[in-house]
Amino acid sequence: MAEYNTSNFIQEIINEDRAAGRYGGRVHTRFPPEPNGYLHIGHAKAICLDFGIAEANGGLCNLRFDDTNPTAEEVEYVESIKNDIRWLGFSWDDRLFSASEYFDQLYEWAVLLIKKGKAYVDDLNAEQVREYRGTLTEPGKESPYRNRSVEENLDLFARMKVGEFPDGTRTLRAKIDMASGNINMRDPVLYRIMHAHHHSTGDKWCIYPMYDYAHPLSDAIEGVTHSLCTLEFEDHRPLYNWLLEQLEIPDAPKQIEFARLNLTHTITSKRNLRRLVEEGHVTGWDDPRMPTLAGIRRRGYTPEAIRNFMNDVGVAKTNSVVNLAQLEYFVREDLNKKAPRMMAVLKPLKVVLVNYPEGQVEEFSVENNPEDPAAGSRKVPFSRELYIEQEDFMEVPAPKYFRLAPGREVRLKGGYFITCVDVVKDPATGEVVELHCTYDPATRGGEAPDGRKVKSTIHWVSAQHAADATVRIYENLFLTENPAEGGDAMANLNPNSLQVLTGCKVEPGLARAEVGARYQFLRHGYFTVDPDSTADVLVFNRTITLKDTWAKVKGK
RNA sequence: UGGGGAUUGGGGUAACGGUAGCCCGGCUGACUCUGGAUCAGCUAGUCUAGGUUCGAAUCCUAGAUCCCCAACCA
Repeated sequence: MAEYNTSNFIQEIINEDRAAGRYGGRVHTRFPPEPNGYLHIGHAKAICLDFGIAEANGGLCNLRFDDTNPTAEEVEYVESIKNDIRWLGFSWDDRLFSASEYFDQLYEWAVLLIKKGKAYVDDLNAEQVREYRGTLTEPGKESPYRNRSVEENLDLFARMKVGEFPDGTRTLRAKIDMASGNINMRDPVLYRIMHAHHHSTGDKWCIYPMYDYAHPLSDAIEGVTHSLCTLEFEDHRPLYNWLLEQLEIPDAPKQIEFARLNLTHTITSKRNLRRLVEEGHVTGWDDPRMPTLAGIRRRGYTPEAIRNFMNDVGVAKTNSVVNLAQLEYFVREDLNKKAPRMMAVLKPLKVVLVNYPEGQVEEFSVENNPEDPAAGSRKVPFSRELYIEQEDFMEVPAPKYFRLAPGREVRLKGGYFITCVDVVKDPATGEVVELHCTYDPATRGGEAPDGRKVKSTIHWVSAQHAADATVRIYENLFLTENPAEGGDAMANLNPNSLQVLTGCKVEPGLARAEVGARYQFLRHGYFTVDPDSTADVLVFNRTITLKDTWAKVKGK
């Protein structure tokens, strides 16, 4: 895997910090997901950045669950997140943390802020707080509770903690500036009352810190030096810094913002992804049509491909939308190197070699990957009755169609030259149901001693040896050029995003394929063994690309 | 009384006062025991207007356009 691409503005900041001797030369980052959903391709950018930049600088990266809102968070999500990060190939070693571990410390610091006159308990309700906050162009006004005494604030805050007040009746607010042009500085809420069960602290707390309060302080506790987040938090940086200043944190961490990843044809808002799951448009968060890491993993994407892609896309502060084709390029690049070639007939047409001895079986040696000699070769059984692809035969060949047709000779991959001598049709429907062909014993292995050439090579499987398979072809869930985020995203759902082919015939060697193994089925593309496979029938997921999708849209 | 960011070919990203480069895409060819593979080539760009300078994507001035912010979400 390529080294992390460090030609970006974040690395420059780190270089400056080191040159100035800040943080004692340390680089410490963190990936801070909220466990309220599955990780998607957009998160992969942050993960690659957080872990990658730490690694590239000899530093460390923590995994920290930002679990300050118990109503949204679940254990299922923390497990999936850990799993996905590991799958991408990153390790937090023993540095697995949660903001909830710091609740005691955070509370102590809040008390300290109150004592310093920098925070107060406000009795305004949510609606009133909003009214008092002002608007984008008008200043806010101060809460009537803003100038309570330190003693009263201390007393009220302690009683909030103990559970004396119902949800929503009071908050702890920072005392900053209700007239600030930056709305985040208009006395932001630090703590709210929530009588809710937390997946990790249980019922110990009924007040929970807000992100804006917990995040900078969690960074500080962990000794984070560079706290990377997305652009929409730029406005929060003054607050981030304000808190660290008030609490006189030495070597305060530094928040740095970058542009999140947007991909064409791809929904990356958790809200919409959740809708897809909850409304039953997909089978779950790991449905291969989903842009979740669990989904694309099942679809056959590799972690290396994703990391290479992230490296190539780079990181900047410009809002951008990357073409899905660019991701797919890296998937193909990686799979071409790694996926063994196998023969699989998706829509079988039986072929009988009329001059091949009945009952005879021989084996051909076929290379596993022409791009990787180290992948070796395998033995493929051959016999009198075979299956070929229906589309590899045309009774009346079109111009520039070089595959099998009556009277025409082609090569069976790795095997013999065969010539079609007869076409058997279903008398009722006229449909071609079987071909009779002759083979040339002299062409064993695929070369003719007399040097004659053949225009085309096709794949095949021996009928008596083939394994049965089902193939699922997944397309993108969205077909529009740039599906809009929000409600109308659902209007762009592609109802034909899953096609199921049964009765496929695959090489017998595939019967022992492991779940998750990836193959290239020659002309058909890339396939991954799905967990739904049984002993009798293999299930493959196809990694389909935009070219297939657009070809289909155009009716080709 | 608004505040914070951004702007380089079709898309993404480098160059930080000194030859505008790389990747994806698209187009042309070549080749192959199946290519959507591989190889070679081509394509096309500094938001605008002024200014500083021998020299500007880069510095200055003034505009334009786009994104984010008014949850007791993160």
